Amino acid sequence: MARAGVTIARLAEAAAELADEVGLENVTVSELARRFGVKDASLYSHLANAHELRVRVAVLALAELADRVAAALAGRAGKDALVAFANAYRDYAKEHPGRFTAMQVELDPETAKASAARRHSDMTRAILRGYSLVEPDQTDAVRLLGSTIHGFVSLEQAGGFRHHPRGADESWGRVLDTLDVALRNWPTHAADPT
Amino acid sequence: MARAGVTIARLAEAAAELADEVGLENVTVSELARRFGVKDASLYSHLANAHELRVRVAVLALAELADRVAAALAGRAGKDALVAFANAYRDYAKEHPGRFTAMQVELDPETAKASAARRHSDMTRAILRGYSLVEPDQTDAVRLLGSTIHGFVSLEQAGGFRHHPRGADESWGRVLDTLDVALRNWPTHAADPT
DNA sequence: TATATAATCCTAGAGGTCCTAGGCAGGAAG
DNA sequence: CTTCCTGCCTAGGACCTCTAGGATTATATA
Repeated sequence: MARAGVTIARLAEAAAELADEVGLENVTVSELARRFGVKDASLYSHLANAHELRVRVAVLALAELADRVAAALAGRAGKDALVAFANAYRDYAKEHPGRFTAMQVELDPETAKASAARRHSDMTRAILRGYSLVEPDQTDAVRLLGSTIHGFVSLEQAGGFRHHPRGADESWGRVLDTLDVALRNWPTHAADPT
Repeated sequence: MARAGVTIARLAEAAAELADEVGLENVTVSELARRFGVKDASLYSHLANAHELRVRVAVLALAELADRVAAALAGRAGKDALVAFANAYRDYAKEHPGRFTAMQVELDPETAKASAARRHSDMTRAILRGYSLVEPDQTDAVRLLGSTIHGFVSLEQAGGFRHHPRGADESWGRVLDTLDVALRNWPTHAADPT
């Protein structure tokens, strides 16, 4: 009997595709085994448990997205870079909804460190080079960007913007404009005009 | 045999508590039946399926949070209202992590309409009365606020801000300052300064 | 080449969850 | 008192997770 050639990498890839098709919560070890033409128990020599599957998808997605963002950012600066960054993020979520939801699973410290999470924050910081911000404002700005972009895409994917005439695309453009303005006029000292 | 007194409302409440204790993904019909001293099959006269449980928790959480936000907003305006609103949201997520994740499940249109989702967007709009914005800018601003606040809280809960010296509270304050400034200087026409 | 080692896959099975079908009993309405 | 409805039951099928131990295949070493 020829071997099926199951690898942890191919397993993660297949799990990611399955997640995009049927949603992350329906990604199951059994179904994956079925797709590899193998018994479910066989996969436990590659995996510790079903949860690891989700973690692998998360790590995979983080790395894929980091690559895309890096490509989108190449040769751009300022608002141009900001928009390219944000669109890379949003487009990825639209193409790969399962992978995107996987990215939100909590990673244990070691896995997080080994993941592309650091690349993400580094690239976000790189965008801020177009705006003059020093620590700790830079970190705060990184968090603002991450929060707003992630939040918008999350809410959009959850259907939060669907039942309203105003299109999500228009709002998205406006949100990015606003972020750009906010970064250029960063409140250096506490905002306290009457 | 005395009846257990299971109600859909008590069921939703218990599910919400369970979600906060063990995470939404571990909320199970069987465990809930156990807590009510009843067989799991008995609950299916109250529920259509396990998914309905999560939907019920989401609706419950939406309503609870709307009440809190309404209370927080009473008698406040401008930045004061903005901060109260945002803190109500963040505090709720900290107290009730399971309920908070439940709020992100996709609701079908009818359920969504019957939920407190509308109250949420109305209250967000109310905040904007302190800033002078007209449609469609108002909708865009509502979405900006929702996205940033939701995104920040999501990332914080997922542990995104944990392994960095800068405290999340400080960043949170700065993010709210920035939102306030952004709303006051809303880019009415496309931002295009060289 | 022969053999040891390790990796891949198997069967068997325990235990958990979801959900359907059909039955019984206790309270309410006639 | 009878009838009906409702809340709960038992029984059971289908699926999933994961463990234990055995068999087979590939690889490294003598």
